[in-house]
Amino acid sequence: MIKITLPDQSVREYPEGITGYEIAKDISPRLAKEVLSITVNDQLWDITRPITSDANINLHKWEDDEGKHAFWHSSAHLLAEALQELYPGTKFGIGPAIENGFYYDVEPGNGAVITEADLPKIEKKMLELARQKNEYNRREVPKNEALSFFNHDPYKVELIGELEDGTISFYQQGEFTDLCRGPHLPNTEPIKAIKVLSLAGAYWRGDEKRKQLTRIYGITFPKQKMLEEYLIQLEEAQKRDHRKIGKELDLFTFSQKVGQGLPLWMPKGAKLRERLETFLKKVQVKYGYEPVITPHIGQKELYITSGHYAKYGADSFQPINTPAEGEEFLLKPMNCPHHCEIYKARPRSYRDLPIRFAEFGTVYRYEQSGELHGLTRVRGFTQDDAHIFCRPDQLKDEFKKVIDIIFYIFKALDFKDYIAQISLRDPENTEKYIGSDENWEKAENAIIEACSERRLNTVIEKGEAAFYGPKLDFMVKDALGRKWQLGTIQVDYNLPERFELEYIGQDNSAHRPIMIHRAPFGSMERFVAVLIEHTAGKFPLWLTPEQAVVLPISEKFNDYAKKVQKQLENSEVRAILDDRNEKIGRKIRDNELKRIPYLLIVGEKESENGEVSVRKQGEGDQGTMKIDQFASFINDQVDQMLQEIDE
RNA sequence: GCCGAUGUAGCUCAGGGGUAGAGCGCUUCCUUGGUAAGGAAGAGGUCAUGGGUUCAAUUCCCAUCAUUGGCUCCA
Repeated sequence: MIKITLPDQSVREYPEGITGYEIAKDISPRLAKEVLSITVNDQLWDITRPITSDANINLHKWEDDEGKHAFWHSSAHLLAEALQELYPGTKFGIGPAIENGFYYDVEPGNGAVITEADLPKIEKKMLELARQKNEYNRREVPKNEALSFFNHDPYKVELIGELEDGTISFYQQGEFTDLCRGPHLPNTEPIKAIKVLSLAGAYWRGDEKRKQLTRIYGITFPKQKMLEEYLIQLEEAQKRDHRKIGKELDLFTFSQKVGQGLPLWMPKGAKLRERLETFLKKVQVKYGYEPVITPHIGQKELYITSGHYAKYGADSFQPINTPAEGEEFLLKPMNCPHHCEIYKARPRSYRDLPIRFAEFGTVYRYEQSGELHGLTRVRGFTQDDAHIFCRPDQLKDEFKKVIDIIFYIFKALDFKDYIAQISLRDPENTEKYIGSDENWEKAENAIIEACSERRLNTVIEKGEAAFYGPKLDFMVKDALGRKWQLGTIQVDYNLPERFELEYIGQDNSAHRPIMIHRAPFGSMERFVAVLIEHTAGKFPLWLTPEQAVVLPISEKFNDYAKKVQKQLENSEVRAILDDRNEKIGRKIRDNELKRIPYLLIVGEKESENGEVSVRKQGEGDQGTMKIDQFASFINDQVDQMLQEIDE
């Protein structure tokens, strides 16, 4: 008999060789029906695998990530089996489960090209195979046998080559056998609903120098209804896409003539962005930032000094040549070199530090064409940039203050789901980075300590640092679940070195300051994009380009409506007028769709009493108010919103 | 940059080797109204651009540009 410890620490005795499935059955028949995978002593296993000694176990159902993982991983094998049947000779790369579903990277047999039109066919074949209820059979295989089994598939051979003999396992279901660690479902029966979603090229092992395989994405569910719900949810997410809402609400546009990735802000979008900028400027004044302004171009030499030219010169917009011999300027890809020169403009004392230069600086980067994406990835964008020059003893404190600003902004905009990522350098590949080991270590520790002192939950990613220093990034997901970096704080020992920045210390000798680059929004473009998707275009009252629209019942009341609008404008309420020759129902509908927070209906009654009839977006009629009463109602709400954040 | 898809009116999209369609929007007129679409008429397109095949190309083929789903990259 062996002792099995469940997550609640209760212990049960079972005969040696009992499986997860049998334990589940012993606990409850219902659990047995739902269990998908099991953790045995911190290792994920199949529920059909015999347990031969005392163990801590945890059974996983669909509701658990581990359960879904096994389900989708098994589905990936099913996809592979379908492809093997439909495209004989197909070579298989990797086929993992992902956050939503799974994919398989393949090289279709006989040079076949799989297109979107083939997806339904693949889906049908998968369903057909799933209904056969084939078992997933695990088998451990010696390395030489594994190699000879896959001798026709160079990708599998490469993967096997990296594994240690004795740790290699195969899974076979139906006619398909795959190299795989597992775990898998006992059989294909639970896979009831299947959607093959999309198709993409993906470099083998993520290396752009290697062959590009065909990646097929799919998702499966134990119930048809769950699939339907998922697809509806996907559609809903697409409705929040900032590119779509941006067009609907006239916030921004692009022009082929102006150029790829160069956003054009329309009046309403510009208003929105301006308010965000004003908001941050106010915060920055409180935190001791000083505004600076620098030009959009700089001599090439400036970027040679900063090191950016060596690193990115080839992938940048090419230098601007002027009539004077030998003059070359670059569109600025970064604001920091300019700010360094401001720092250098006069001698600095240790008493002056920290110095914080802030600028909404527009920069230009030649992003690869395939990377451009709405407002989230563009070639010309404005950073809410600032550079803090400080003494080593001030670094951690300054870093913490920047975290506080980011917290403040995220709170103001109700961003709750963010990931704070600390990016360190790749310890195996230190030649990619510039700067001394000692400085790197100091900077990395300062970040880690600052985060822990601010009790920030972080994930640490090695190898994700910028080439000049480690950083803390705040990532937020868009409507389709893609992660984007917004706020960023970066420690830099390198630029002060390259620009020979100094301050005179207490000891009357020169010292090198440390620089912090920081941008709480990241870029205005990207931030607004994510904001649009999070709010579905229903911006908070303090931020929205138009807070109210006045709707006269008929043309007879246009004059009164105009007066209302003017009076509101004078009271600093952003109000517009809809005096189109339309019935009131129509005006209400159109302006609701424009997501204007308050609709003010004015007709005979209102004009006689100096009132407006207030209708709140999405909520309906709120009764009447005097004009100035409504103005203070709006202004009070805005003040309250901004004050609450202050506390 | 790479692989796949897409490009038709301001927007959303249908169509298809023989001179181009819908709905919404826009303009004008009628209507003057009370909380999510009033009615009529009209304007608007080199079917992304450039080549090729064909008696004939918006439609088929090639290239380019742009958009798009991924991959790679991201100071």
